[in-house]
Amino acid sequence: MAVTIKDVAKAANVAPSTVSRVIADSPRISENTKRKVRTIMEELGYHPNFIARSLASQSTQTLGIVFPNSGNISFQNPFFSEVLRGISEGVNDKHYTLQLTSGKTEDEIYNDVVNMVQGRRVDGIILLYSKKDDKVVDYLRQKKFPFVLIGKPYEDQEQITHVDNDNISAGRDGTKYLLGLGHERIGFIGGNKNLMVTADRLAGYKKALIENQIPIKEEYITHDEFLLEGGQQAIKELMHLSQPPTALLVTDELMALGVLKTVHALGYNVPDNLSIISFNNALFAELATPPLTSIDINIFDLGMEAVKNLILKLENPKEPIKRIIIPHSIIVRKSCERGSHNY
Amino acid sequence: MAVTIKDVAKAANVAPSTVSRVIADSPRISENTKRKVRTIMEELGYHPNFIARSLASQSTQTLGIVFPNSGNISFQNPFFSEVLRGISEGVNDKHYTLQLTSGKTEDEIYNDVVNMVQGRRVDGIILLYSKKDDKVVDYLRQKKFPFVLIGKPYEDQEQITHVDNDNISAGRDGTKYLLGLGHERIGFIGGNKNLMVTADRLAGYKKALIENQIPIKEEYITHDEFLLEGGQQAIKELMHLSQPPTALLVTDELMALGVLKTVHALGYNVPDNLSIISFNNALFAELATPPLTSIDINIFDLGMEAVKNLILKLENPKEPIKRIIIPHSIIVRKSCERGSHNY
DNA sequence: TTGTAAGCGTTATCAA
DNA sequence: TTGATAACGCTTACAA
Repeated sequence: MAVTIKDVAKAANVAPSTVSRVIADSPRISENTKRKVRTIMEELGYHPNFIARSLASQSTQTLGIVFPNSGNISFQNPFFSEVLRGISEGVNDKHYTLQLTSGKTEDEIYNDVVNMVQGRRVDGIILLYSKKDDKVVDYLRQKKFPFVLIGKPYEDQEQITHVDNDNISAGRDGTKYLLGLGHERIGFIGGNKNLMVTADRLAGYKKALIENQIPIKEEYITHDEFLLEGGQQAIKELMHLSQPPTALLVTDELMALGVLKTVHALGYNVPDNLSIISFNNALFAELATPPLTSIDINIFDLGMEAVKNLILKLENPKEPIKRIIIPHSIIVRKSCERGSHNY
Repeated sequence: MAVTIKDVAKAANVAPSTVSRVIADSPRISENTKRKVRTIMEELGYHPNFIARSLASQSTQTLGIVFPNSGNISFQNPFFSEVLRGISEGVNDKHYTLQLTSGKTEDEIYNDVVNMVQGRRVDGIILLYSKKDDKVVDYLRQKKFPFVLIGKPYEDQEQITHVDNDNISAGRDGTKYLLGLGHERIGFIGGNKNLMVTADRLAGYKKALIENQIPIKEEYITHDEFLLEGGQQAIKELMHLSQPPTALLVTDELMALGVLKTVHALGYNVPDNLSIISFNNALFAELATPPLTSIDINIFDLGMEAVKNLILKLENPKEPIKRIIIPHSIIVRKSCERGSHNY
């Protein structure tokens, strides 16, 4: 049906292998035949069949992207659109293609990955998250399949190429910023505990407190995994302590919006009697009321660097393991005020 | 290197074709050999090579997803995460796989599509947008390649299977809601004019006004394509009219957040002296301050139905052209108040 | 019920 | 500089 390399060969009076070489722009073909063949390809409307090419060359020019539970509401987190944007830009430049996992549960995702790898559908994989005890990581390592991870590996960091922020510093910087404003009662509201990013930001938070001789109070530390409804309860408890925090460090923008809503309902005014600083600096940090002071982690670059380094690895298997740290910075907006207020 | 169908065949003492049939669970193979072969597959850790299978069977079990300019900030619009979530769920159930376009410009996207189609990388395509004069649509139709469109086709609607909301009604309903609250000076803030969705919602807005004998004022109609900075200027002009609107219909949630921010800066209080209703009911409609009254268009279902119907078409080429309308509904929150206020 | 063998559309190895 | 031809790993007539 579709015109193949053979049709072109026949029409151009050359062998299929010659046509193949013209496609690859091999230097071993005379300019003359190249021209001739190209003309015919044009005339016949020839377009190479990628599947056939993949089979023959044992490479798909496709990267697999692994999402954490796409069925989950957390998929709505703009973090993913933004990394994907970075990744898109990266692959587009390099003429690679993207394939996604679609699993909802941990097992489905694992299967998606196995299918990608064993089915030889992709040349390499990018993991968009890093968590404790991830079967996917174990599998990939055991298969020695090329992948890069966005985030900090749970273990064996020196053996896994990854692109990450220095989230410990980021957590520390955010906390120090609040301390600098005079706050001493600072609450921490984190996402899923099993995610490395949450753990690191929490570690940074603690570090900053310790450095400033402020005792760490466990009751100031909350994990708001249930974004909307569930989260509210936790915040309420936090703000109903006899000594409630005067400032909050929230590890994720989407959560920060939820927190904002809850504390408003509780009668707080941000930033007048409660300061909030969040992470990621997604588009709507700027659009929130009040606009959120946020730690920009350059999500786009996270994605961009991930592809770059994965492709580097694919093109040169000897490429060393790397750790790429994307810088972060505080974007000051209107959600933080000087402490310490009494109320 | 990897274990192939031949290895399994040899080890099981059968022909490769038999193994192939076992994989396909063909009824023409005895339970006995099936069992035997399956055991061997297990032992050898056999996994079919999808690329080879695709080449032989001329089908990839992969769907191509076409985004509008992923390089653009509008990609950050939660609409896309949410359709993607619906699509993911759909393909996962049916064991299809997803491949994305990564182009930034119209031409790059067009090329992405051509590569998917001519390169035989995908069996069908889902377009996540619908706009005026889209080369991609023309190409797909001319190639008679299976695709479904999310939104309303610019032309020949009876000839293109599409999944859409009744956006004219939706626009009308939103406007009627505001009229019902007593507003008569209602502004329309739409996105890109070339998008069918914008056009339809605008049409609905006009319809509602006409039905209520309210004259349409062109100066009340704005198109805020530049989301953040650019948009502000348009809103300012709108609100600085001698008779500014008392209510706003904003065709997109992300834009609504921007509008909210701008009118706040202008000294308005939503909803006390300005009402806002928006569309899409994305996660943060609920999280905005104030929570936005929004027209829920069931984005998830839009994606889900799109896959369903595309796969139907792939499995049965005679499947008729269809138009699927996903219902919408108004979710009342806190961004609208009774009109008409004077100020 | 199973086997043989010819594709599927490329790439890549050897010769020429 | 080019051409034959054998892979690549599977599916699918057609035979047996």
